[in-house]
Amino acid sequence: MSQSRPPVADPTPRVVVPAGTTAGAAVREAGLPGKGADAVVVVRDAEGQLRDLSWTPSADAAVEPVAANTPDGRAVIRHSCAHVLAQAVQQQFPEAKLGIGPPVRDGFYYDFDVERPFTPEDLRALEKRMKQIIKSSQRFSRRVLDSVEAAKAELKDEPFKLELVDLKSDVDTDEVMEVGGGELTVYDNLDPRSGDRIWGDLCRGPHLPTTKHIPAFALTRVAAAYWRGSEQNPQLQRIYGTAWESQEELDAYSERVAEAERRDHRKLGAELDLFSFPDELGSGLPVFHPKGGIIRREMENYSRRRHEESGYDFVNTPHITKGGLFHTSGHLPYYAETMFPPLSFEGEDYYLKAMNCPMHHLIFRSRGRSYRELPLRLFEFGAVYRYEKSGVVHGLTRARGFTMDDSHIYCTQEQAPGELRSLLAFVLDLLSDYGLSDFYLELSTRGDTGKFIGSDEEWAEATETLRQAAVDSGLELVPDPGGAAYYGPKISVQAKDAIGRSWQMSTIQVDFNHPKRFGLQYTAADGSRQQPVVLHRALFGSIERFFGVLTEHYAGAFPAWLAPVQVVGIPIADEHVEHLEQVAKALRERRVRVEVDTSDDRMQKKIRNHTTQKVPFMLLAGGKDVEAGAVSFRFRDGSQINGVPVDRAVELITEWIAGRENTSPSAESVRVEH
RNA sequence: GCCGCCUUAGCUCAGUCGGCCAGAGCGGCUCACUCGUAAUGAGCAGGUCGUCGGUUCGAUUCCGACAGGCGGCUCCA
Repeated sequence: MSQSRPPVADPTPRVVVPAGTTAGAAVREAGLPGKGADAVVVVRDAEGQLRDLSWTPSADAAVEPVAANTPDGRAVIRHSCAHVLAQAVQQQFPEAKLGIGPPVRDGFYYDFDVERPFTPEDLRALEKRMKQIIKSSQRFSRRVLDSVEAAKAELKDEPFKLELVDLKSDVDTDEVMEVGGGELTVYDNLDPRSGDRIWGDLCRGPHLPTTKHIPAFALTRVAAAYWRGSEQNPQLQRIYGTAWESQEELDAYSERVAEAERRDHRKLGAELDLFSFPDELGSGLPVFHPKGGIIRREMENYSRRRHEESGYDFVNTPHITKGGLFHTSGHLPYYAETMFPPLSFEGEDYYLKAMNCPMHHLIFRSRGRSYRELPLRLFEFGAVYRYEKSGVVHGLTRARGFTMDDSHIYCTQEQAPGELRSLLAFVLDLLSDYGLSDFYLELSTRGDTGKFIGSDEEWAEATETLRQAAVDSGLELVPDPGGAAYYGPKISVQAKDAIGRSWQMSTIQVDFNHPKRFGLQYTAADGSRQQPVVLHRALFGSIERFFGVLTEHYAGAFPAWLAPVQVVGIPIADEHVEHLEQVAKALRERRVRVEVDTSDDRMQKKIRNHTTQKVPFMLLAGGKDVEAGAVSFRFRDGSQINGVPVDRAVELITEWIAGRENTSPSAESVRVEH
C-alpha cells in the first residue's frame, strides 16, 4: 500500500518549511505519512526544539520530521493523551484542580487535586470519556499569553498552575512541561467544526495536531503523589496511563507488563519453593528454603572463589555494635532514621549493623600496617539491617535484613586509580559470569545538601579518579548529581535483564573521610605515617537483591550450575527405577544434584511437574533405554535426545554444569557426539 | 512515613445484601492403575474467614485500631 513511498536513505531527512507556511504543509508536501504508526506528529527545528505541525516560521526553516513511532513522537502522543485525560477528569469532576501531566517512560500521568480519591470505576468512566474526546478530533491549538498577569487572570481557578507560573524560571525541566522557553503558552482544545474552545491547559507543548492522532491508550492505575515531589506539600491524586502509536504497540506493551508479572521473583519464589517472608518475622525479613538455599550457596561459593583468586582476605564481623562506632563513622546521626532503633542495656545503646565498613576499619586498625600489605582487600558476606520505611519494602529487592557482599580495599593514594580500574573490570567480569552482560555506569557525585562531609578538593579529586576509571571501561556513563554517599562519590553498575529492565547492581565508592575519622594509617617506605584511601565495594549489592534479579532475569529457569535440582530421573514404569538410580548414583558422585522421581504419578505428570519446576535436565528411561544402557534427555523447552549411552550422558551433564553455561540446555545446544 | 486498594485451606480464588454444618481447583495423604515425552481415577484430611476491640440477640460479613500484602509518592549509606 505504501510501496510508492520513497525509501528513507538519510536517517534524519530534512524538510524545508517555507516562511509563512506551516510545518504540517511542508511535511505533507514532502510526501511523508500523515497517519499510521510512522505518521509525522511534530518537527524538530534547527535549534533542536520540537514544534507543532501548525508552527509557521517567519523565515525558511529546515526541520527534521518526527514520527509517531520514535521516542520523541511517543512522548508527544503521551503528553497529548495526558491533556485528554485532564479534560475528561474536569468534565466528570468539575471541582478537580490540575497539577502537572508529563510523559514518562512507557506512558504518562496527570495529577489532580480532588475531594475523594479516584476509584477503579472512575478510571473506566474516564477512559470512556477520553475515547469520545479522541473520536471527536479536537484540535490542539497553541496560544501565547501576553504577560504573567494575563496568565494569572486566566488561571485564577487553578492554584497549582498559578504556582508554576510564579516558579517558571526554575521549573523548565522535562518533568514539568507546563511552562518553559521564556514564554507562557496555553494549548486550547478546539471543536473541529465550530472552532469553539472546549478546554485548555497551561503548557509549553508541543502537541499532536488533533486528539484523533492518539491511536491507542489505556489508563493503568491511580496513586497519590506529593505536589512537586515534596513530602511537605499536599498529596494529589495521580492517574497513570500509557499511549502508543498503534494498537499493536499497546498490545506489545501490555504483553511486556504481563511477562514482567510472570517473572516477578516474589511469585516465582513461592512457586519454586525458594524463599518466603513469614509475617511472624516482620516485614522485609526473608527466609530461604532449601532450594533457595542451594542457589544462594552456589552464588556465594562462586563469588568466594573468584575473590580468593583475586587477592581478597575474608573476614567476619558481628551484627550488633555499640553506637559509638557509628558516631565515629558519621552514619549517626545522619542516618539514624534508617537504622533500627537502639537496644539499650548496661548503660549503652547497641545498634543493629546497617553497614559493614566501620567494622572492617577496626580490623585494619587492629595492628600497625605496612605499605607492603597494601592494597589490603577485606571481604565479607555481611548481614545488615536497615529500617526501610514500610511503604518501600519490596520482596528481595528492598528488604530490611539482607547480606552485602561487601569489601573494603585499603590502598595508597597512588594505587587508587589502578585499583579502581581493575576493580571495575573484576566486577563486570564476575557479573557476566552470572549471565548479566548489558551494562551501563552511573557516576554519583556530591550535591549541595548538607549531608556530604569532606573538603571540595577531596571530592573533586576522588570524583575525577572514579570518572577516569569509568571512562576507561568504555561503558556508557550517566551522571547522577547529588547521588553520592555522604562520605564520597560512587560508581554504580546498572545491569539490564533479559527483558530490558535496568537494575542497580554493584557500587564502588571512593572514601577519604573514613580513614580520617578512624585514624587509619600505614607506614610508608620512608618510615612516615600515611593515610590510606578506602574503596567501598558491594558487587551484588546485596545477595538477596541479586538473587531476586537473577530469578527475574532467568524467569526462574536458573542456569544448570545454579539450579536447585539439576537432574531428575523419570522412569517410564517402576521396573526402570533401578536403572535410573544407577545413573543418579554416578551423577551424585560427581556432585550433581539429582533426584529420581519414584512417586506414583504417571510419567506424563512427572514431566509436567519437573518442567514447571524448571529442572534443566530430565532423564527418562524405559525398556528400550534399559536394554541399550542408555537414557533419554528431555529439556525445559520440550526438546529431547533419545538413547544416549549412560556414560556419555553423565559426562555431558557434568561438563555442562562445570562450564557454568548460563543458557538452558536443549536438544540443539547439547552435543551428544564428542 | 503518606495515599488508595487488599487479607477466606499450603497456593489460586468462589461465597455470605449480618443468621442452621463456609465451597472449588491445584497441592498434601491413602488406595487402585505401571503407563515412552506437559495433568490417570477414586477416596480422605485440611479453615477460631489476618489479629484485637466495638456495634448487634447474633459478626467471616458492618465500624475502628493494629499487622501483613499490593500499587504509587517520598526515601534508598
